[in-house]
Amino acid sequence: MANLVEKKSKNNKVSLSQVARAAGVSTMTASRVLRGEGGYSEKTRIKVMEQVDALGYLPNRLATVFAGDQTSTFIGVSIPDLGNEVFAQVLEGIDRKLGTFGYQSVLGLTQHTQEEEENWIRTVLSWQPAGLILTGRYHSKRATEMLRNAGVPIVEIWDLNAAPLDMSVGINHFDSGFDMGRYLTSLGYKKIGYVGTSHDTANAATERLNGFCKSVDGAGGAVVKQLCLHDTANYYPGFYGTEQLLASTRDIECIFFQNDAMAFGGFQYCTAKGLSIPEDIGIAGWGDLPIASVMNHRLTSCHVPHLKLGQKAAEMMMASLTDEPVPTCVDIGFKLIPGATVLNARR
Amino acid sequence: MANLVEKKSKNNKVSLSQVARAAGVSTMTASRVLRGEGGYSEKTRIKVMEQVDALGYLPNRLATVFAGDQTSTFIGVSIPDLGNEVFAQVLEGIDRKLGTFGYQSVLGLTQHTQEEEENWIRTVLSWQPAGLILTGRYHSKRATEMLRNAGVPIVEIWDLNAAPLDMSVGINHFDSGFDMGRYLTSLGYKKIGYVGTSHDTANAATERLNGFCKSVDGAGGAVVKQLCLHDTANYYPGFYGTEQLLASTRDIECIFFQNDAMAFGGFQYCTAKGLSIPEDIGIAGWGDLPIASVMNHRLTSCHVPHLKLGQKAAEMMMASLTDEPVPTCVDIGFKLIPGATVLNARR
DNA sequence: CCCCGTTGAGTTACCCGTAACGTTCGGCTA
DNA sequence: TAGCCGAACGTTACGGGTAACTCAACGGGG
Repeated sequence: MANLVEKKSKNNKVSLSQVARAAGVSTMTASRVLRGEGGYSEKTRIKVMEQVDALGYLPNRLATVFAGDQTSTFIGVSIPDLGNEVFAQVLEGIDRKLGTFGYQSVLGLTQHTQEEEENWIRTVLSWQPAGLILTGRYHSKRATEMLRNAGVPIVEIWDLNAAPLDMSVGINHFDSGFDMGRYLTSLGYKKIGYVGTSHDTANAATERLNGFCKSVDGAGGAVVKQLCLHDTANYYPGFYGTEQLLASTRDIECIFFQNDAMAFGGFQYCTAKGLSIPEDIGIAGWGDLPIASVMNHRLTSCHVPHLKLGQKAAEMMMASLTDEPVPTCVDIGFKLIPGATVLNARR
Repeated sequence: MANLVEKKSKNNKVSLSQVARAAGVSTMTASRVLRGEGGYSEKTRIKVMEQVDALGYLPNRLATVFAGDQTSTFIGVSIPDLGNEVFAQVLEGIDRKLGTFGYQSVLGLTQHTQEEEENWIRTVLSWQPAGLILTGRYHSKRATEMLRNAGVPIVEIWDLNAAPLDMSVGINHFDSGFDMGRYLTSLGYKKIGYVGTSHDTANAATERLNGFCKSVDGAGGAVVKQLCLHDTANYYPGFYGTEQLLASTRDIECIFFQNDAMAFGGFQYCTAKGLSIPEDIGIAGWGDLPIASVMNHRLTSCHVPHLKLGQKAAEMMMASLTDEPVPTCVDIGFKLIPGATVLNARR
């Protein structure tokens, strides 16, 4: 008879009721044993656990979530891209911290587009996540609607967002650009260039540039040329972007880059062309990436605690899930790094 | 009466039956409309869709998977760490490709330990993923057991694995180390150092080192000193590791690093100490990271198609899920990059 | 006007685990 | 020894969605 063979369910997985049957108890008893909530004898526990081992039973958390008011342990995490070391570190901070609480990240790479983000949000919400962590503050209209109706905690990271959907942790990019502009102009720089990449949507880098321009303009300097490449914000675009910038505009005294990777690319271009840094031209980056730690000229940059930002986002999420009080908006802060790739005593 | 208010279920989410009730049809009809499988009139379709929009209904995929023979669209992806750019790129390749098929990565950072991996595997399997992509070929005994019983496709990446649990895509690390050793000795290098990091478990870097030593020894050279730091394989450890290496062993002619980030750190250290590269000392890395593209001396390295590797892993997973024929083992290949940080005409 | 095929829509059962409640039975007390 | 109590375990219903089946209405051909 086919009955003699414990038939696994169609997806070929062992279910609790099979374990129970094999152990000669009811599913409820098996359930109690597995959850260790008491109400069973030691003899029963052993019988059940033997069968768990024998059959290789793995609990089906889908069913658990489905059954009760429990929530899943998924946290949807959207990240623009991982080619940018900065975001890789943020993700690392998030996932590690979530892991310590027994939660998992469901990744979404949005490639800096709201459309991708919207699609991803729709999909990930259909999996009943316990919460969402989103990079950036700008979402499509429909995405915003879904997020409002989602009924799960949401942490928006990266951009400081005083009026978040739910919670927010980030830094004030405008201010960080502003501070850098003020710093460079205070050193005497007047004619400054910018090299970055453009994504069609407004983003943090845009805000930094805005803040930067504002302070430079206000201090009597000028951002004489802004180069926004259609490329990734990485080493090589920094390299050739600098080439383009210097080819079109001769008398630039200092270049502000979208991030450290691009700044390093620019640094290498200048060095290769025989320009001395900082004597001939100043270089400033942003983000304080690990590579800065081994450059022989400390890169002028802006330190952002990437890992900590990710961890904080995860902590806020967990706090919200356990109904602890959570601030709606946290400024994780940045720190300007004077560095040695700009001229300190310029006049 | 409370009935007048469409009460949302306890988790505050709109269910299909609520949509159906609001539209004045049965749940089954609403289900049919949402799946677009036909069997309903245009009038009905409109009624249902109106309520979907009005109530902001989002399908509950958990229930769908739970209900039937369908599988989830989760793919568990384990990655050692994201501080290492190489793995970040692999993950990017995986997630992007999975995304095009409507699948999501559930991330697991194993921190290079089998214990973390085992725990993660247990958890992620309980969520009924459609498949798993694992970095590395070494798993704990219990993990291996679980994986065998999981009944889902598994792709082991990074290490080439001729006898995988299910499928595998990677490169032959031993060979890549061997080739590098052969190349360096062919240039005349005899006394060679190595700087890397050690993780307690055997891993790909270890295999590269083994291959490297074998070919160097076989060619009459010697790996005079192997430094295995207890640190991350990043820029700064490359920097201070080189310092340690050169402090303890004077007459090293060339250093092979675990990866390009460390190699760059070493490069910077040497430059800072006034050593000319490649005249005074040779530098070789591994992985061909983006940073190599802007170095004024092309870094001697070994190119690995990280992104492509990730994509291939995702493709194999998808093929397996759609019952297409899939090779069990794919060698994605590597390519030695001679570069300019070693002396080509050394004698 | 009847029969039958087609179309539209409802009913039922099931997936897996858990909450809530029911049942059994051994042991202790009065 | 009857009565009671609680530990141990069983039964039922439920959650959201879908497959398979059933049923009703309608229109067209004979």
